[in-house]
Amino acid sequence: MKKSDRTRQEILDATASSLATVGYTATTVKSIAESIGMQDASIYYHFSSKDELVGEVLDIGTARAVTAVDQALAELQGDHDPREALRVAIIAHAEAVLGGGDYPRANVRTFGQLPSDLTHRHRQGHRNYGQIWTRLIDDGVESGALRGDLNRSVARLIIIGALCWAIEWFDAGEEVSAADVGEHVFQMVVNGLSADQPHQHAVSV
Amino acid sequence: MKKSDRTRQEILDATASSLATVGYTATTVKSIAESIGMQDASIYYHFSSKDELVGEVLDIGTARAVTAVDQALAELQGDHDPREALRVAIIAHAEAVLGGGDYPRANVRTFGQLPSDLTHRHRQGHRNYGQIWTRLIDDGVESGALRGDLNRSVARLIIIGALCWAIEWFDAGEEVSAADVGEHVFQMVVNGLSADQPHQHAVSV
DNA sequence: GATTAAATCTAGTACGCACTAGAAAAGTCA
DNA sequence: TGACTTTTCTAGTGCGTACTAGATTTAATC
Repeated sequence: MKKSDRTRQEILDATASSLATVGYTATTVKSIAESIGMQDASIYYHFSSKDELVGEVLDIGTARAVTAVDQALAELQGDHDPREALRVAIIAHAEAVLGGGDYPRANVRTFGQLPSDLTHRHRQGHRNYGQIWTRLIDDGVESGALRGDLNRSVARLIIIGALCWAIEWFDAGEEVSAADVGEHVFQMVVNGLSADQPHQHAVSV
Repeated sequence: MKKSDRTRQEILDATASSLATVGYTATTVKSIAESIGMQDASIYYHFSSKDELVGEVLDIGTARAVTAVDQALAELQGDHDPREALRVAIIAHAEAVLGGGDYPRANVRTFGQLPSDLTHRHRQGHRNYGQIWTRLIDDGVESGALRGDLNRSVARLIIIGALCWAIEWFDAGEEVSAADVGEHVFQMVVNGLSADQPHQHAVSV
């Protein structure tokens, strides 16, 4: 009983790592098995198919991203500044996807290269995640902290997009941290790149 | 002589279309051939391999994107406001990648799912494209129009990222146009989402 | 219209992929 | 230890892929 659970977890971890680094297509059942010193056929004792295995990894990934953002927002407690909430959420997302584990990274990395079955399976998960951001933006607009002349849905997708695409260029080894990326996205998207605007506090990176 | 060029073009177009809609892996030589009523083997009379064909499509894609942005900037003529230049470039990119033809779309869509040979082959092209944006941002900061406390490289990648990721959710059929997306990215990234900031003109979408 | 060159097709090869069946090994507990 | 279960391995299947060789058709030229 125990042995099985441990191996299962090992397989999930190896799959997440592979998905996060080389993507869906290059992640083969054989390569997963090799990375943990197994034969590819043995994987099928624990998972009935590659896509079931990948699906489970992606489920874990979205769950972890949601948890990271929710937790960061919960820690705000009394602070009800919608801009600060947005800032905290953006940085939490950046840290989860860029600096965090392989699971959320696998999610973003494989976005757009999954077979349609898997895409459909995760549509609801993405929708739930999107709602967190919808609420944050709605709160901001309705409280007057954020401008209301932009399409909120488009705004939400642009923020998430800027964060998600960062996975393509972010290098954990460089001097810019995941939180730095989040801070930059916040500064740009909320305060704007224009010089001499209110709400701006100098950022040193 | 003429016939060959026409078929060659037809193959390129079909490949661009396929890459833009279903990505690299799902774009098979057979499916390309079928879509133009040929046998897969006939493709090899015109191109020596799938990756050479794909590479050529991607080359055309970057070239068109560069041209689109350059041309839009050239039309500015006397106007030397760096913010306006950034706005024009962002909208041109959005229209090229979202509303434009299959070639630039193929480029963005397949980003991150290409075999490493092709990735390396296009590194220089991407670098050249990035330099357009580097210059735009440098001009803005040095003229004082844009704030200088942010990492310019990160800022550049965030702008491009927000635009590129839009391909994942943008739907040409909806009421939001490609130019609208560009306008939104500009408004957010340059003016900021915060209410009551200077430089902001109401946008109706 | 015959000759030659260009373009496409038919029929295959080799390989990597996800996946399966059944034997072998490793672990569990009396 | 011995009987039983759980887990892994060996050895394979079938399929889709990129790609090739050579015959066949189509187009251009005289």
